Amino acid sequence: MAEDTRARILAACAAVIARSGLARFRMSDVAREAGVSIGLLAYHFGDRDGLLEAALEEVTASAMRRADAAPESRTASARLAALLCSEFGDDPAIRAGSTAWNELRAAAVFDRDRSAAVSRSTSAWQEAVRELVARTAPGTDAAGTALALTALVEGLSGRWLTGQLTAAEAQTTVRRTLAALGLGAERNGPRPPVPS
Amino acid sequence: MAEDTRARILAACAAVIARSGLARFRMSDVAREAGVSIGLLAYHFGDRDGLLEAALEEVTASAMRRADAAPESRTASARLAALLCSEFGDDPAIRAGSTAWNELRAAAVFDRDRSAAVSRSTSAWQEAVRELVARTAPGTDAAGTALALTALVEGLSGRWLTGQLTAAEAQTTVRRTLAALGLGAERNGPRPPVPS
DNA sequence: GACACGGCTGAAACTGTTTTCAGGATACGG
DNA sequence: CCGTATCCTGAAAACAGTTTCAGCCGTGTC
Repeated sequence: MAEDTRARILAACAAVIARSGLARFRMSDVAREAGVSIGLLAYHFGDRDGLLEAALEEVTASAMRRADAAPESRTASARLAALLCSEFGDDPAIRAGSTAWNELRAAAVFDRDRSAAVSRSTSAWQEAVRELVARTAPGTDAAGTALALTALVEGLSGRWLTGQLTAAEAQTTVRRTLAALGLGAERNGPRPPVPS
Repeated sequence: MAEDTRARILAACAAVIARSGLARFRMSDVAREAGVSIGLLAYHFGDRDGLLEAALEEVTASAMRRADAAPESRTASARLAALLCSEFGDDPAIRAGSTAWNELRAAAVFDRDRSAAVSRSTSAWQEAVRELVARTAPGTDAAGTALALTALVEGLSGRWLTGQLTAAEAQTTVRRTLAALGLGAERNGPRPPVPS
């Protein structure tokens, strides 16, 4: 089935982006990762730009799925902390997803279409955070807080991916900031990573 | 003077990185921007990797100079706000510096040497913030707060550079977060950008 | 004036990578 | 069984970009 092949190719793309970054993105690396020929990439996606565009759409969709996958059956403040902390974790899939998303955000600085896609995904994530903030602390500036919290997580993600912080340190910083803003969860300390 | 030429080439590199990103970095673009030949780039820096390495060192040094340039004659809390907000501004040179720094951070995910350089620069900036936090609110966790504040600024910088926020909105978010953490400056609202 | 040296140019040579395409394999319908 | 369509390969052709280097120019020294 060709759809299955396209999905495998896009997953291979995300893996190559997460491993080497966009600056060293090579069709040959994707073909090897997916176990197909270079010609097949061109057959399905037209050319290198077409492949990259489809791959970055997949990275965006994957980021939105991760944001939606936060656990349900908890207090709003616990869900808020879990949602924010789901960006970090020792699971290689979480790291790969965060790295690919980080690359997409960096590329979005130079490309209006990518910037639009990143903006939509970020707005959806921020809206989810805003709702949880509004439930946790009614009457506060939930939108402003949601902006600050999601930006904080992106900044911490950068520190984690470059090795300046561990995932646990990043999660602790999120929780301490939530506590300092009066949004603290019932218990503190690093949580096990949310599966991706 | 060859030193003058090297400096012009490195400034041209930073400009090309800020305009097009690392993924589209071309020797020919740098030569054009600096008004020299491609051969001269190789004469001074060896090869493309040598040029990039020198350029990214310059980007790092430039980021550290920006952090050192925050104004002196103010209260600690005002200087803290100014230091954090100096990352955003309508001045094209500020934007270029932030973009180049953003590219360096993204590249640092994949390169240990660059990661080490980014880490040193970030630690220096974070230490400057920590000192100001300790003076503004003695007895609080200044190191943790400095980490959160600098990460917030990096996250907001990404939003600003991709067009999701204006510089003024980013600065307002920083000031509101400072206020929410009990580190507020004497007056609120967007400030004029600190010259770079 | 001759020579050495540093700074510099620009295009040929070279390398890396993408695009193209002839052709094979498989499945399906008539 | 044949024709058609789809999926796929892999290497030649094409293209993009870097590296190399012969040679020019200006300056300083003897």
